Amino acid sequence: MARESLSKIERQRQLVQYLEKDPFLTDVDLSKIFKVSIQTIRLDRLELKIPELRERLKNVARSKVSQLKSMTGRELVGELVDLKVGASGVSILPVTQEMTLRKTKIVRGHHLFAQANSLAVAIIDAEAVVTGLARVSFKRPVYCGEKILAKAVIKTKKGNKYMVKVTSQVNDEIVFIGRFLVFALSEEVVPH
Amino acid sequence: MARESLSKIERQRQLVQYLEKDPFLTDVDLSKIFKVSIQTIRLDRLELKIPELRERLKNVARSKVSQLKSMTGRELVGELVDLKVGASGVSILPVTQEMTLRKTKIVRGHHLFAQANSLAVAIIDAEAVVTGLARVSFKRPVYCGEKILAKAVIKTKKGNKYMVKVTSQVNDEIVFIGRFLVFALSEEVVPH
DNA sequence: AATTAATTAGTACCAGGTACCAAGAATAGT
DNA sequence: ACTATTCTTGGTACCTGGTACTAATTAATT
Repeated sequence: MARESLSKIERQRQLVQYLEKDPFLTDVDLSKIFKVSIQTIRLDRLELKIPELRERLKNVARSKVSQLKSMTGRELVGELVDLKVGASGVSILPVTQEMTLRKTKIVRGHHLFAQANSLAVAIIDAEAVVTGLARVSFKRPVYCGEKILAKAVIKTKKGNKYMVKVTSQVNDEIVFIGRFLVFALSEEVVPH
Repeated sequence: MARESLSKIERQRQLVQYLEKDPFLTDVDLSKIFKVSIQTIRLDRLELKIPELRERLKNVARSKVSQLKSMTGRELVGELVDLKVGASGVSILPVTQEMTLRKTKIVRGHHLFAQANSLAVAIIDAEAVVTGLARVSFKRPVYCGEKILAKAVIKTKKGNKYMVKVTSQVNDEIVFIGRFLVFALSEEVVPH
């Protein structure tokens, strides 16, 4: 809380950080944090083009909903661009900052896995599908701003078991290869 | 938009539905939709215990933020409960509804993967770590409400390569086993 | 017709702002 | 040291989207 009088630029720099990690802060909160008047905070926001609390909350509410879709969405991680049910599928996942490690800017592996896994599951022509085994290989790091194109193909089918191979690339460069053994569940595998 | 004068209960029933699919509606919006006065809408919300717009937005924003944290959080997926850097680690991930497939209530595989992978990376004593290869096996479905306990152990180390084995269980029952080959990155693998 | 329920109108008040103006304090330029 | 400029603060009027309350009006019931 305590803070010796900062320069304007330093205060504004910190203000951005504060709001990034907590967009719920009001101008009053901020004025207390930085020990300046409300007007100063408002001038800062004006200069930095940071919208007011309510606008921020609207944005958070809206954007997080869409981000959620990309990660934990009910259906697919990424956007489906092609699908031949029972055969193959293609999805695209644009890399946002939230997916990367702060230090290295490298996409965390589980995002690639999630895109591939959900695509592998999506191309199976069955009501419910789960993954049993997977062997995945991360060929090169993927960075913020890149778009990951994942292609999935069913390689073999034995009963309710499918082998799906997923290849993900960025600009024709392979970044990820995964082989997923997935199972189509029989009707009644009901939760306990 | 147009709507013949509804009974109170019917209006309130529909009001709930409207707000469920669009929490961004103001009382004014609603009063226009139902062609009643603002006061009526407010009485309705009062009776139905529906909070005002701003509260609703706060709730949406907060819940989405926390959901995001569980999946795309900067650090670990799950909560770290034990860590011996360079040796082993344990994390717990409570399963929420968002992680499950709607139909089957089974946790989507990439959440287990994410927990395990991020834990495998976390126990390595290095600034930046990436996953190169992984072999994972999903032993049994995990359901909403369960808590996944993941244990990671470094099995071997060769130069900057580590083999990490992660075992995840729910109530002493193994649900997931993964072997991760991870790399500690040399200082300067800077993004382009 | 009288009673009750539902609706509407109106007022005072609040948080968290925008937009603007003017005055004072701090800093830099010369 | 004095001035010019930038920064900061104070104050006002106004806005949205409400709460909380009172009173009047309208509709439905018995």
